[in-house]
Amino acid sequence: MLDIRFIRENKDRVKEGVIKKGEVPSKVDEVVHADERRRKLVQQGEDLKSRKNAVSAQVAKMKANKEDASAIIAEMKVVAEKIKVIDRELREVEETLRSLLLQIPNLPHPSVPVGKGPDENQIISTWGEPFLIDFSPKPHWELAEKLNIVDFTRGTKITGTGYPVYVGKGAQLDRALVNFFLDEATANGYTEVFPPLLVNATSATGTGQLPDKEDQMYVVPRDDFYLVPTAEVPVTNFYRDEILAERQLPIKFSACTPCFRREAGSYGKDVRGLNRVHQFNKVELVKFVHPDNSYEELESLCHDAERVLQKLGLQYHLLLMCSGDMGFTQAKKYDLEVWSVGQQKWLEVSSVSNFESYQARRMNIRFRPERGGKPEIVHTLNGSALALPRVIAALLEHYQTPEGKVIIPKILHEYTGFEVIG
RNA sequence: GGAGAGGUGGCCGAGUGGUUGAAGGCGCUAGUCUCGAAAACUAGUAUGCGCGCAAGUGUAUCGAGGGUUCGAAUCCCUCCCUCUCCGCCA
Repeated sequence: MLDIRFIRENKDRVKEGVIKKGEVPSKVDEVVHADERRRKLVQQGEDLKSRKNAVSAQVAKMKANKEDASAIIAEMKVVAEKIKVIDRELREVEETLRSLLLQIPNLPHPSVPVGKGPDENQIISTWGEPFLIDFSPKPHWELAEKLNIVDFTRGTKITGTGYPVYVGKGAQLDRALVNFFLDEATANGYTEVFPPLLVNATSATGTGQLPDKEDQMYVVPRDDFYLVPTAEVPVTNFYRDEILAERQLPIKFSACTPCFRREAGSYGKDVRGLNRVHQFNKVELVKFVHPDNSYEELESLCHDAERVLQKLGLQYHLLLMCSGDMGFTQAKKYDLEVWSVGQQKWLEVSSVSNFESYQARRMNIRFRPERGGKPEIVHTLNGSALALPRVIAALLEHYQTPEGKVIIPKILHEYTGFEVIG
């Protein structure tokens, strides 16, 4: 969420940003109004409390001197009642204010193109050699089925649609890629963590999944937990309610977890094969950084994600998301899309974002400036490096042979232990 | 899951209704001393919110939320968490 003082002092700028995000600006006025009411109540309540405290001290003194204090005690009874009423009202206003603040999106960074939808995203760069073999490449689901490395049918039997079973070299390939990605992250200075796969509501709210994307998460109602839709949630919450030392920054974490997504509302061609599944492995990179250089950290995070695609030799392009297509909590976001030669389309395999202080303020993650002074909110960033199923899809398609085999790229040999599938 | 104990500042730990935001110790920071360091001594050392240009000031916070009271770290209720023993278990 945004800083209430910032909103108070930059109402028009905030509204402008909200509009760019494609959200309704009227909430901003509601926030400002609720904030005014809150401050008035705080003032009233504290004036009364101040008096109460002074008189209570007086009562203590009088009792110590064995004087009669019943008169002022009676008077304070009324004051105490007033305080209770004001506090109750204040609590209501604060609740309203918080819920309104949660409904104000993060503002887009000035470098973000203004736009409404995917068509207005900018292609920043394209990398890689096109597929140059003289036969028509098959989509990954045909290859996978024929090679017997992903069993979609049995996955549906075991759980439901969108839960493929990786089998044999398919399972080994997934594991090899995970290890490769994690090793790359470690080499780039990230500390590997393995977090819980279920989180509580506070954590889910901290990163912005709640209340915004509740429908996308699997819920465990009996224990009031949520299955993680991405490692971002547990990993970013690692430092919730903590004050870090400035010299600790930047802190860089990597984590591989299964990601559970209900994908409510998805249908049709998009969900074919490994394009969109309910459970998948993903290596996520998370950074806690100094506000002064979060945009440099965003670029380097993006390069960290790109590098693994390059090492795999897969064709991809880098998109800068426009204001209307980047999501509620981000200030700036890049997507990496890999080319699926069997489907002749781009598949999103990574999304790299700077949240500035938006998540960190919700989570109350701060650092103590070396020079002294008040703790400041850190900036948080994250990016996938990478999401497995679509990488596997693109890889199978890109490295297929006319006979329907798949040649494993060299860099993975030490991880897979085999060089060809089929 | 059953029985019991307990949750106080960065850490340890005192405190069972009245100048207790909180003794004492450790740690940390600065100063004195020293060629330098250690030791010793001195001082400082939480966070949020409101008001204020600021200095500052008011208020809140002793796991969380309610309640009793003129007044709560201290009493009552609910919840959460930790520890010990038993049970179950990868």
